[in-house]
Amino acid sequence: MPSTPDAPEQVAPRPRRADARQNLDALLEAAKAEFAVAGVDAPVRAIAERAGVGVGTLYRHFPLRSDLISAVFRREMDACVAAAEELEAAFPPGEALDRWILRYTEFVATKRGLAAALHSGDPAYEPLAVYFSTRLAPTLERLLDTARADGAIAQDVEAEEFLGAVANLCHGGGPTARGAAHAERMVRLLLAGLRTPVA
Amino acid sequence: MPSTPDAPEQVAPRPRRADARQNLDALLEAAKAEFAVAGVDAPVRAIAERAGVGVGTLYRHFPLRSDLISAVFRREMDACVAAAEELEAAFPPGEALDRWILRYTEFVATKRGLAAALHSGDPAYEPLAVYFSTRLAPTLERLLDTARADGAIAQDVEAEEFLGAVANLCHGGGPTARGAAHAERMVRLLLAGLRTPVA
DNA sequence: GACTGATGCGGAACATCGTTCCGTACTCAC
DNA sequence: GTGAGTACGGAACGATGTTCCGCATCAGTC
Repeated sequence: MPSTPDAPEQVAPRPRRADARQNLDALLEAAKAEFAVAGVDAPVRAIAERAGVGVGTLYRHFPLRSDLISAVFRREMDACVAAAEELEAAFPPGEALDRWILRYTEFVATKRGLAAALHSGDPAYEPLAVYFSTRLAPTLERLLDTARADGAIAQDVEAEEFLGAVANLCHGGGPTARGAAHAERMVRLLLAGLRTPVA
Repeated sequence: MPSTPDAPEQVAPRPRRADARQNLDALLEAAKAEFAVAGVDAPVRAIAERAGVGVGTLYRHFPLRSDLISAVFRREMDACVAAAEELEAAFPPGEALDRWILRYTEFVATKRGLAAALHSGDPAYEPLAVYFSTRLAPTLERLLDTARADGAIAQDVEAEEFLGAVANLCHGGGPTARGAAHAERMVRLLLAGLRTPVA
Protein backbone atom coordinates (compact mmCIF):
# COMPACT_ATOMS: atom_id res chain seq x y z
CA MET A 1 0.00 0.00 0.00
CA PRO A 2 2.19 2.74 -1.33
CA SER A 3 0.34 6.04 -1.12
CA THR A 4 -1.54 5.53 2.14
CA PRO A 5 -0.06 6.79 5.40
CA ASP A 6 0.12 3.85 7.75
CA ALA A 7 -2.45 5.06 10.26
CA PRO A 8 -4.81 7.42 8.45
CA GLU A 9 -5.70 9.52 11.47
CA GLN A 10 -9.32 9.79 12.57
CA VAL A 11 -10.77 13.18 11.74
CA ALA A 12 -10.92 13.87 15.48
CA PRO A 13 -8.11 12.55 17.70
CA ARG A 14 -8.96 9.82 20.15
CA PRO A 15 -10.39 11.36 23.35
CA ARG A 16 -8.18 11.88 26.36
CA ARG A 17 -10.58 10.69 29.02
CA ALA A 18 -11.01 6.97 29.58
CA ASP A 19 -14.82 7.05 29.76
CA ALA A 20 -14.97 8.93 26.47
CA ARG A 21 -12.81 6.31 24.75
CA GLN A 22 -15.03 3.57 26.15
CA ASN A 23 -18.17 5.29 24.87
CA LEU A 24 -16.64 5.81 21.47
CA ASP A 25 -15.86 2.11 21.16
CA ALA A 26 -19.34 1.20 22.37
CA LEU A 27 -20.84 3.50 19.75
CA LEU A 28 -18.83 1.98 16.95
CA GLU A 29 -19.84 -1.49 18.05
CA ALA A 30 -23.51 -0.53 18.42
CA ALA A 31 -23.56 1.22 15.05
CA LYS A 32 -22.07 -1.83 13.38
CA ALA A 33 -24.78 -4.01 14.90
CA GLU A 34 -27.62 -1.64 13.99
CA PHE A 35 -26.36 -1.21 10.45
CA ALA A 36 -26.36 -4.97 10.08
CA VAL A 37 -30.04 -5.32 10.91
CA ALA A 38 -31.47 -2.02 9.66
CA GLY A 39 -28.98 -0.81 7.06
CA VAL A 40 -27.08 2.46 7.21
CA ASP A 41 -30.37 4.30 7.65
CA ALA A 42 -30.65 2.94 11.18
CA PRO A 43 -31.99 5.66 13.53
CA VAL A 44 -29.38 7.52 15.54
CA ARG A 45 -31.37 7.03 18.73
CA ALA A 46 -31.35 3.27 18.33
CA ILE A 47 -27.58 3.28 18.01
CA ALA A 48 -27.14 5.51 21.04
CA GLU A 49 -29.49 3.38 23.11
CA ARG A 50 -27.75 0.16 22.15
CA ALA A 51 -24.46 1.73 23.16
CA GLY A 52 -25.97 2.78 26.49
CA VAL A 53 -25.33 6.42 25.74
CA GLY A 54 -27.29 9.62 25.04
CA VAL A 55 -27.62 11.05 21.57
CA GLY A 56 -25.60 14.05 22.69
CA THR A 57 -22.65 11.79 23.30
CA LEU A 58 -23.04 10.24 19.89
CA TYR A 59 -23.01 13.66 18.26
CA ARG A 60 -20.01 14.74 20.29
CA HIS A 61 -17.96 11.96 18.78
CA PHE A 62 -19.55 12.07 15.33
CA PRO A 63 -20.87 15.55 14.47
CA LEU A 64 -22.54 14.28 11.32
CA ARG A 65 -24.34 11.07 10.70
CA SER A 66 -21.98 10.37 7.83
CA ASP A 67 -19.02 10.64 10.20
CA LEU A 68 -20.32 7.69 12.19
CA ILE A 69 -20.95 5.69 9.06
CA SER A 70 -17.49 6.44 7.75
CA ALA A 71 -15.86 5.53 11.04
CA VAL A 72 -17.65 2.18 11.26
CA PHE A 73 -16.77 1.27 7.71
CA ARG A 74 -13.17 2.29 7.97
CA ARG A 75 -12.91 0.20 11.09
CA GLU A 76 -14.41 -2.81 9.36
CA MET A 77 -12.31 -2.33 6.27
CA ASP A 78 -9.24 -2.27 8.47
CA ALA A 79 -10.40 -5.49 10.12
CA CYS A 80 -10.88 -6.97 6.67
CA VAL A 81 -7.36 -6.01 5.66
CA ALA A 82 -5.99 -7.45 8.90
CA ALA A 83 -7.87 -10.68 8.26
CA ALA A 84 -6.07 -10.98 4.94
CA GLU A 85 -2.71 -10.95 6.66
CA GLU A 86 -3.80 -13.65 9.09
CA LEU A 87 -5.24 -15.80 6.34
CA GLU A 88 -2.10 -15.47 4.24
CA ALA A 89 -0.06 -16.73 7.15
CA ALA A 90 -2.37 -19.63 7.97
CA PHE A 91 -3.43 -21.02 4.61
CA PRO A 92 -2.02 -21.78 1.17
CA PRO A 93 -2.57 -18.93 -1.33
CA GLY A 94 -5.65 -20.33 -3.10
CA GLU A 95 -7.48 -21.10 0.11
CA ALA A 96 -6.48 -17.79 1.67
CA LEU A 97 -7.99 -16.03 -1.32
CA ASP A 98 -11.28 -17.94 -1.06
CA ARG A 99 -11.57 -17.39 2.65
CA TRP A 100 -10.82 -13.71 2.36
CA ILE A 101 -13.41 -13.14 -0.36
CA LEU A 102 -16.04 -14.81 1.80
CA ARG A 103 -14.90 -12.64 4.68
CA TYR A 104 -15.31 -9.62 2.44
CA THR A 105 -18.75 -10.87 1.40
CA GLU A 106 -19.74 -10.95 5.04
CA PHE A 107 -18.54 -7.36 5.38
CA VAL A 108 -20.50 -6.14 2.39
CA ALA A 109 -23.65 -8.04 3.34
CA THR A 110 -24.10 -6.00 6.51
CA LYS A 111 -23.91 -2.71 4.62
CA ARG A 112 -27.36 -2.34 3.18
CA GLY A 113 -27.82 1.15 1.82
CA LEU A 114 -24.13 1.95 1.64
CA ALA A 115 -23.97 1.82 -2.13
CA ALA A 116 -26.87 4.24 -2.31
CA ALA A 117 -25.12 6.54 0.16
CA LEU A 118 -21.91 6.45 -1.84
CA HIS A 119 -23.76 7.30 -5.04
CA SER A 120 -25.96 9.90 -3.37
CA GLY A 121 -23.66 12.69 -4.46
CA ASP A 122 -23.17 13.73 -0.84
CA PRO A 123 -19.49 14.75 -0.69
CA ALA A 124 -19.37 13.52 2.91
CA TYR A 125 -18.89 10.00 1.56
CA GLU A 126 -16.10 10.80 -0.87
CA PRO A 127 -13.27 9.93 1.57
CA LEU A 128 -14.91 6.60 2.22
CA ALA A 129 -14.84 5.69 -1.45
CA VAL A 130 -11.18 6.63 -1.64
CA TYR A 131 -10.40 4.58 1.44
CA PHE A 132 -12.15 1.67 -0.21
CA SER A 133 -9.92 1.83 -3.26
CA THR A 134 -6.67 2.46 -1.41
CA ARG A 135 -7.08 -0.17 1.30
CA LEU A 136 -9.20 -3.03 0.04
CA ALA A 137 -8.15 -3.14 -3.60
CA PRO A 138 -4.40 -3.47 -2.93
CA THR A 139 -5.11 -6.19 -0.40
CA LEU A 140 -7.02 -8.30 -2.87
CA GLU A 141 -4.46 -7.56 -5.53
CA ARG A 142 -1.77 -9.05 -3.32
CA LEU A 143 -3.89 -12.12 -2.63
CA LEU A 144 -4.57 -12.56 -6.33
CA ASP A 145 -0.92 -12.18 -7.29
CA THR A 146 0.22 -14.67 -4.69
CA ALA A 147 -2.44 -17.18 -5.69
CA ARG A 148 -1.58 -16.78 -9.36
CA ALA A 149 2.12 -17.21 -8.71
CA ASP A 150 1.30 -20.37 -6.79
CA GLY A 151 -0.73 -21.70 -9.71
CA ALA A 152 -3.93 -21.69 -7.66
CA ILE A 153 -5.79 -19.49 -10.10
CA ALA A 154 -5.50 -19.10 -13.83
CA GLN A 155 -7.61 -16.10 -14.80
CA ASP A 156 -6.38 -12.54 -14.74
CA VAL A 157 -8.72 -10.06 -13.10
CA GLU A 158 -8.61 -6.51 -11.81
CA ALA A 159 -8.86 -6.39 -8.01
CA GLU A 160 -11.14 -3.37 -7.90
CA GLU A 161 -13.36 -4.79 -10.59
CA PHE A 162 -13.67 -8.05 -8.69
CA LEU A 163 -14.50 -6.27 -5.46
CA GLY A 164 -17.17 -4.30 -7.24
CA ALA A 165 -18.65 -7.43 -8.79
CA VAL A 166 -18.88 -9.17 -5.45
CA ALA A 167 -20.46 -6.09 -3.88
CA ASN A 168 -23.04 -5.95 -6.65
CA LEU A 169 -23.82 -9.62 -6.25
CA CYS A 170 -24.47 -9.06 -2.57
CA HIS A 171 -26.59 -5.95 -2.97
CA GLY A 172 -28.40 -6.34 -6.26
CA GLY A 173 -30.63 -9.19 -5.22
CA GLY A 174 -32.35 -7.32 -2.43
CA PRO A 175 -32.12 -7.93 1.28
CA THR A 176 -34.02 -11.20 1.55
CA ALA A 177 -32.59 -14.30 3.14
CA ARG A 178 -32.91 -16.03 -0.19
CA GLY A 179 -30.89 -13.17 -1.64
CA ALA A 180 -28.06 -13.74 0.81
CA ALA A 181 -27.79 -17.43 -0.04
CA HIS A 182 -28.03 -16.62 -3.71
CA ALA A 183 -25.27 -14.05 -3.34
CA GLU A 184 -22.93 -16.52 -1.67
CA ARG A 185 -23.55 -19.10 -4.39
CA MET A 186 -22.76 -16.53 -7.02
CA VAL A 187 -19.62 -15.44 -5.23
CA ARG A 188 -18.43 -19.04 -4.98
CA LEU A 189 -19.12 -19.35 -8.66
CA LEU A 190 -16.93 -16.35 -9.34
CA LEU A 191 -14.15 -17.89 -7.30
CA ALA A 192 -14.51 -21.13 -9.23
CA GLY A 193 -14.27 -19.10 -12.40
CA LEU A 194 -10.84 -17.88 -11.39
CA ARG A 195 -9.63 -21.48 -11.54
CA THR A 196 -10.78 -21.97 -15.10
CA PRO A 197 -7.83 -22.00 -17.50
CA VAL A 198 -7.84 -19.10 -19.94
CA ALA A 199 -9.31 -19.99 -23.33
CA MET B 1 -46.20 -5.86 -26.56
CA PRO B 2 -47.85 -9.20 -26.17
CA SER B 3 -48.50 -9.81 -22.50
CA THR B 4 -49.50 -6.30 -21.41
CA PRO B 5 -53.16 -5.30 -21.31
CA ASP B 6 -53.53 -2.16 -23.38
CA ALA B 7 -54.48 0.20 -20.57
CA PRO B 8 -53.08 -1.21 -17.29
CA GLU B 9 -55.67 0.34 -15.00
CA GLN B 10 -54.56 2.64 -12.21
CA VAL B 11 -54.73 0.95 -8.84
CA ALA B 12 -57.55 3.32 -7.92
CA PRO B 13 -60.08 4.26 -10.63
CA ARG B 14 -60.05 7.81 -11.89
CA PRO B 15 -62.18 9.99 -9.58
CA ARG B 16 -65.77 10.79 -10.49
CA ARG B 17 -65.74 14.46 -9.63
CA ALA B 18 -64.19 16.92 -12.05
CA ASP B 19 -62.28 18.88 -9.39
CA ALA B 20 -60.75 15.67 -8.08
CA ARG B 21 -59.54 14.71 -11.55
CA GLN B 22 -58.04 18.15 -11.97
CA ASN B 23 -56.21 17.90 -8.65
CA LEU B 24 -54.91 14.47 -9.51
CA ASP B 25 -53.43 15.74 -12.75
CA ALA B 26 -51.95 18.75 -10.98
CA LEU B 27 -50.35 16.44 -8.42
CA LEU B 28 -48.79 14.24 -11.06
CA GLU B 29 -47.41 17.28 -12.86
CA ALA B 30 -46.10 18.81 -9.64
CA ALA B 31 -44.52 15.55 -8.51
CA LYS B 32 -42.76 15.17 -11.84
CA ALA B 33 -41.35 18.69 -11.51
CA GLU B 34 -40.25 18.21 -7.90
CA PHE B 35 -38.66 14.84 -8.63
CA ALA B 36 -36.69 16.49 -11.40
CA VAL B 37 -35.07 19.04 -9.09
CA ALA B 38 -34.94 17.15 -5.78
CA GLY B 39 -35.05 13.48 -6.72
CA VAL B 40 -37.71 11.02 -5.64
CA ASP B 41 -37.09 12.00 -2.02
CA ALA B 42 -38.75 15.35 -2.63
CA PRO B 43 -40.87 16.33 0.40
CA VAL B 44 -44.57 15.56 0.13
CA ARG B 45 -45.49 19.05 1.28
CA ALA B 46 -43.49 20.66 -1.52
CA ILE B 47 -45.33 18.57 -4.09
CA ALA B 48 -48.72 19.38 -2.59
CA GLU B 49 -47.91 23.09 -2.45
CA ARG B 50 -46.71 23.19 -6.05
CA ALA B 51 -49.95 21.49 -7.07
CA GLY B 52 -51.92 24.02 -5.04
CA VAL B 53 -53.56 21.42 -2.83
CA GLY B 54 -53.32 20.24 0.77
CA VAL B 55 -51.35 17.19 1.82
CA GLY B 56 -54.61 15.47 2.70
CA THR B 57 -55.61 15.65 -0.94
CA LEU B 58 -52.32 14.17 -2.01
CA TYR B 59 -52.75 11.25 0.39
CA ARG B 60 -56.33 10.71 -0.75
CA HIS B 61 -55.11 10.05 -4.28
CA PHE B 62 -51.88 8.31 -3.31
CA PRO B 63 -52.16 6.57 0.07
CA LEU B 64 -48.47 5.74 0.11
CA ARG B 65 -45.57 7.80 -1.04
CA SER B 66 -44.55 4.96 -3.33
CA ASP B 67 -47.97 5.13 -5.03
CA LEU B 68 -47.28 8.66 -6.17
CA ILE B 69 -43.82 7.74 -7.38
CA SER B 70 -45.16 4.76 -9.29
CA ALA B 71 -47.93 6.80 -10.88
CA VAL B 72 -45.56 9.50 -12.06
CA PHE B 73 -43.14 7.02 -13.54
CA ARG B 74 -45.77 4.95 -15.27
CA ARG B 75 -47.11 8.13 -16.79
CA GLU B 76 -43.67 9.14 -18.02
CA MET B 77 -42.88 5.67 -19.29
CA ASP B 78 -46.11 5.76 -21.26
CA ALA B 79 -45.11 9.13 -22.69
CA CYS B 80 -41.74 7.63 -23.60
CA VAL B 81 -43.42 4.74 -25.39
CA ALA B 82 -45.74 7.12 -27.21
CA ALA B 83 -42.75 9.21 -28.28
CA ALA B 84 -41.28 6.12 -29.93
CA GLU B 85 -44.33 5.74 -32.13
CA GLU B 86 -44.15 9.36 -33.20
CA LEU B 87 -40.43 9.16 -33.92
CA GLU B 88 -40.85 5.99 -35.93
CA ALA B 89 -43.40 7.75 -38.13
CA ALA B 90 -41.33 10.90 -38.57
CA PHE B 91 -37.77 9.68 -39.02
CA PRO B 92 -35.81 6.92 -40.73
CA PRO B 93 -35.11 3.96 -38.40
CA GLY B 94 -31.56 4.85 -37.41
CA GLU B 95 -32.40 8.41 -36.53
CA ALA B 96 -35.58 7.39 -34.73
CA LEU B 97 -33.51 5.06 -32.57
CA ASP B 98 -31.00 7.78 -31.67
CA ARG B 99 -33.66 10.32 -30.90
CA TRP B 100 -35.60 7.90 -28.76
CA ILE B 101 -32.58 6.90 -26.71
CA LEU B 102 -31.86 10.55 -26.01
CA ARG B 103 -35.50 10.97 -25.06
CA TYR B 104 -35.14 8.03 -22.70
CA THR B 105 -31.96 9.55 -21.29
CA GLU B 106 -33.90 12.69 -20.49
CA PHE B 107 -36.47 10.55 -18.71
CA VAL B 108 -33.91 8.73 -16.61
CA ALA B 109 -31.96 11.88 -15.79
CA THR B 110 -34.88 13.34 -13.84
CA LYS B 111 -35.20 10.24 -11.68
CA ARG B 112 -32.50 10.67 -9.12
CA GLY B 113 -32.96 8.15 -6.36
CA LEU B 114 -35.22 5.86 -8.32
CA ALA B 115 -32.63 3.13 -8.74
CA ALA B 116 -32.04 3.15 -5.00
CA ALA B 117 -35.77 2.92 -4.39
CA LEU B 118 -36.11 0.01 -6.79
CA HIS B 119 -33.26 -1.84 -5.08
CA SER B 120 -34.43 -0.92 -1.58
CA GLY B 121 -36.23 -4.22 -1.24
CA ASP B 122 -39.51 -2.40 -0.61
CA PRO B 123 -42.11 -4.58 -2.39
CA ALA B 124 -44.10 -1.41 -3.16
CA TYR B 125 -41.78 -0.83 -6.11
CA GLU B 126 -41.99 -4.30 -7.59
CA PRO B 127 -44.84 -3.46 -10.03
CA LEU B 128 -42.83 -0.51 -11.26
CA ALA B 129 -39.90 -2.73 -12.17
CA VAL B 130 -42.22 -5.08 -14.02
CA TYR B 131 -43.81 -2.19 -15.87
CA PHE B 132 -40.34 -1.07 -16.88
CA SER B 133 -39.54 -4.42 -18.45
CA THR B 134 -42.89 -4.94 -20.13
CA ARG B 135 -43.31 -1.46 -21.61
CA LEU B 136 -39.92 0.08 -22.27
CA ALA B 137 -37.92 -2.99 -23.27
CA PRO B 138 -40.28 -4.13 -26.05
CA THR B 139 -40.37 -0.60 -27.39
CA LEU B 140 -36.62 -0.41 -27.73
CA GLU B 141 -36.53 -3.90 -29.11
CA ARG B 142 -38.83 -2.86 -31.92
CA LEU B 143 -36.70 0.20 -32.65
CA LEU B 144 -33.57 -1.92 -32.71
CA ASP B 145 -35.08 -4.54 -34.96
CA THR B 146 -36.31 -1.96 -37.42
CA ALA B 147 -32.99 -0.16 -37.48
CA ARG B 148 -31.12 -3.40 -37.95
CA ALA B 149 -33.42 -4.48 -40.79
CA ASP B 150 -32.79 -1.10 -42.39
CA GLY B 151 -29.05 -1.58 -42.13
CA ALA B 152 -28.69 1.43 -39.82
CA ILE B 153 -27.03 -0.56 -37.07
CA ALA B 154 -24.79 -3.60 -37.17
CA GLN B 155 -24.38 -4.79 -33.59
CA ASP B 156 -26.77 -7.14 -31.86
CA VAL B 157 -27.78 -6.09 -28.37
CA GLU B 158 -30.43 -6.99 -25.82
CA ALA B 159 -32.95 -4.20 -25.36
CA GLU B 160 -33.21 -4.57 -21.59
CA GLU B 161 -29.45 -4.72 -21.24
CA PHE B 162 -29.06 -1.56 -23.28
CA LEU B 163 -31.70 0.27 -21.26
CA GLY B 164 -29.92 -0.72 -18.09
CA ALA B 165 -26.58 0.42 -19.40
CA VAL B 166 -27.94 3.82 -20.35
CA ALA B 167 -29.61 4.17 -16.96
CA ASN B 168 -26.36 3.32 -15.20
CA LEU B 169 -24.48 5.83 -17.30
CA CYS B 170 -26.94 8.51 -16.26
CA HIS B 171 -26.97 7.65 -12.57
CA GLY B 172 -23.54 6.31 -11.75
CA GLY B 173 -21.66 9.56 -12.22
CA GLY B 174 -23.52 11.44 -9.55
CA PRO B 175 -25.95 14.30 -9.96
CA THR B 176 -23.55 17.06 -10.99
CA ALA B 177 -23.99 19.12 -14.16
CA ARG B 178 -20.67 17.75 -15.35
CA GLY B 179 -22.12 14.29 -14.77
CA ALA B 180 -25.09 14.99 -17.00
CA ALA B 181 -22.89 16.11 -19.89
CA HIS B 182 -20.62 13.16 -19.34
CA ALA B 183 -23.60 10.84 -19.37
CA GLU B 184 -24.87 12.17 -22.65
CA ARG B 185 -21.44 11.82 -24.25
CA MET B 186 -21.25 8.22 -23.08
CA VAL B 187 -24.73 7.49 -24.35
CA ARG B 188 -23.86 8.91 -27.76
CA LEU B 189 -20.78 6.74 -27.72
CA LEU B 190 -22.92 3.69 -27.06
CA LEU B 191 -25.14 4.63 -29.99
CA ALA B 192 -22.09 5.03 -32.20
CA GLY B 193 -20.97 1.61 -31.04
CA LEU B 194 -24.12 0.10 -32.46
CA ARG B 195 -22.99 1.22 -35.92
CA THR B 196 -19.67 -0.58 -35.68
CA PRO B 197 -19.63 -3.68 -37.87
CA VAL B 198 -19.28 -6.91 -35.91
CA ALA B 199 -15.73 -8.23 -35.76
C1' DG C 1 -82.78 26.69 -9.96
C1' DA C 2 -82.85 24.63 -5.24
C1' DC C 3 -81.92 20.50 -2.50
C1' DT C 4 -79.11 16.92 -0.64
C1' DG C 5 -76.24 13.02 -0.08
C1' DA C 6 -71.98 11.66 -1.50
C1' DT C 7 -67.49 12.94 -2.60
C1' DG C 8 -63.37 15.32 -1.86
C1' DC C 9 -60.58 19.11 0.48
C1' DG C 10 -57.49 21.39 3.78
C1' DG C 11 -54.42 21.65 7.27
C1' DA C 12 -53.88 20.82 12.17
C1' DA C 13 -52.04 17.05 14.67
C1' DC C 14 -49.08 12.97 15.51
C1' DA C 15 -44.90 10.04 15.30
C1' DT C 16 -40.32 9.79 13.94
C1' DC C 17 -36.21 11.41 12.25
C1' DG C 18 -31.46 14.16 12.40
C1' DT C 19 -29.44 17.70 15.01
C1' DT C 20 -28.48 21.36 18.70
C1' DC C 21 -27.94 22.99 23.25
C1' DC C 22 -26.70 23.50 27.95
C1' DG C 23 -26.88 22.36 32.91
C1' DT C 24 -24.71 18.69 35.25
C1' DA C 25 -21.44 14.94 36.36
C1' DC C 26 -17.40 12.97 35.92
C1' DT C 27 -12.17 12.54 35.24
C1' DC C 28 -7.56 13.28 35.93
C1' DA C 29 -3.34 16.04 36.81
C1' DC C 30 -1.70 18.30 40.63
C1' DG D 1 -8.51 16.18 47.98
C1' DT D 2 -9.34 19.58 44.77
C1' DG D 3 -10.30 22.21 40.76
C1' DA D 4 -10.48 23.04 35.92
C1' DG D 5 -11.82 21.31 32.09
C1' DT D 6 -13.78 17.53 29.57
C1' DA D 7 -17.73 14.77 28.39
C1' DC D 8 -22.52 13.26 29.36
C1' DG D 9 -27.63 13.08 28.98
C1' DG D 10 -31.81 14.10 27.32
C1' DA D 11 -35.04 17.84 26.53
C1' DA D 12 -35.96 20.76 22.67
C1' DC D 13 -36.09 22.18 17.66
C1' DG D 14 -37.18 21.78 12.84
C1' DA D 15 -38.30 18.80 9.08
C1' DT D 16 -40.28 14.82 7.52
C1' DG D 17 -44.18 11.06 6.27
C1' DT D 18 -48.80 10.03 7.57
C1' DT D 19 -53.57 10.29 9.75
C1' DC D 20 -57.78 12.38 10.84
C1' DC D 21 -62.03 14.84 10.64
C1' DG D 22 -64.91 19.09 10.27
C1' DC D 23 -66.18 21.56 6.33
C1' DA D 24 -66.71 22.81 1.33
C1' DT D 25 -67.92 21.42 -3.01
C1' DC D 26 -69.90 18.77 -6.65
C1' DA D 27 -73.48 16.23 -9.33
C1' DG D 28 -77.56 14.16 -9.86
C1' DT D 29 -82.79 14.93 -8.85
C1' DC D 30 -87.10 17.26 -8.57
